[in-house]
Amino acid sequence: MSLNLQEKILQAASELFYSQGIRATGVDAIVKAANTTKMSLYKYFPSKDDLVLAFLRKRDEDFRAWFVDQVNGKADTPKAKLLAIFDVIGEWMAIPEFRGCAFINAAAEFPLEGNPVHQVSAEFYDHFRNYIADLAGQCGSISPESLALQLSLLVEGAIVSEQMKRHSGSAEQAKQAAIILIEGSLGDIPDTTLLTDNSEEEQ
Amino acid sequence: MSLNLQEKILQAASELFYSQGIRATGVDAIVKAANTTKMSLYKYFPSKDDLVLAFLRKRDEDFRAWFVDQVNGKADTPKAKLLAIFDVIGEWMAIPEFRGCAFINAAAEFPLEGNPVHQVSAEFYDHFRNYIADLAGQCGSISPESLALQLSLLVEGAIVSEQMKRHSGSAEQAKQAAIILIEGSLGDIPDTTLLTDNSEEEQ
DNA sequence: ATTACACTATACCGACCGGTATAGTGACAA
DNA sequence: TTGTCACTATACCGGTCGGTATAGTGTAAT
Repeated sequence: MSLNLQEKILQAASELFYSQGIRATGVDAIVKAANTTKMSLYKYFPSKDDLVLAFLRKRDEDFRAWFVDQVNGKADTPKAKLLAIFDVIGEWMAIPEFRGCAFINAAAEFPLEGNPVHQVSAEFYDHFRNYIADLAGQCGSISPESLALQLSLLVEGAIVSEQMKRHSGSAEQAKQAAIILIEGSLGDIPDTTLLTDNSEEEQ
Repeated sequence: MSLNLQEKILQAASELFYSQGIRATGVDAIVKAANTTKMSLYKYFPSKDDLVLAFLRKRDEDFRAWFVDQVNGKADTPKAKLLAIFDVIGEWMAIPEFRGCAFINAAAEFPLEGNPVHQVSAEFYDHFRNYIADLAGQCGSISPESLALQLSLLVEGAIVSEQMKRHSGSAEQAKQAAIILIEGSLGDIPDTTLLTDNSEEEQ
């Protein structure tokens, strides 16, 4: 709660950027929401572009920390965590404030290739995939990187699908697909048997 | 080549909307690109919003027609067509004009839930999934709708992934995942190894 | 008391936004 | 000749955009 002014501005901007869109959010609106003035905003963020990048970089850290926390709260084994990813995504989608993925949205709002926004967004998903690949490696995937990329495609697909049409069950379908891909990548029998087959792995 | 004025305006707007983004494209820029005047534009499209929706609706028809054509040119059997989908997506992503999916981008640019843009975008993917479900049904999928939704998630995921980071092989990975999901959904043996309990294989 | 500094207050800038008003042009039909 | 109609030309509207200039306030250290 002890936010200094810079953090307060960034937080106000972040909420507006995510809920209304970046281009749709004017600097004046941010200033008003943060209860400060333009001069202070431009002291800490020399341009709106800087503020946008700061927003994305903080979102990168915050969202991933939150996400890993959620997954850890739902599952103990690496394999169960891989599946829990889709439960967390599903619950996230269900909250009314859900407006899709901030990074995908940002990349869509600034379509020109090579925009710094794309780079930060790509980095987020690199981190995200690394996290999945770690889990995949821990439970003995044949190709952790392949599995991680495939699962991340399902996640991203589910997010944008849900964004265009709410409550269409994309997270559940993504999970079903993930189950098959995971089992296949572990060299197990797919389908029907489901999880906890190989409780040989510890932790 | 025999474009009337209305079509010419819509085409100019479409190219700008897709390449630069919708919000980033001013009415004046469209007018200039179409070599006409504001008065004519506003005669055919009472507001920019109308023009945006016209753009998306036409894109819906055009893109799907083009896409089905491409797939048919690559494969003959329904099963081969399911896989060819990912080849077409992969080639589309490789062209320099690629800026992601117009519908996903539009939904991201107008984040408020219930925006007409979302509805048109959702309809596009409904059509897209129906097309996949048809193919899935034709080659004997256990659950064509499930498979279609799963494959569409892979496609959407690959598109947004490629948008944020070009040439990262997302289409190829999506195809690898699709192979497993398709084989699984047809009741076949998924990969190089492994048996399957329900030997209900047909076709 | 003086200085330094973080912050506020407010007015302003040129540029652009979506959209409109008014007038005019050229072709074609009655 | 007259009217209609698609289209052009241009000036204009209020509002908002990102960003800046100038002046002032409160506080805490020196």
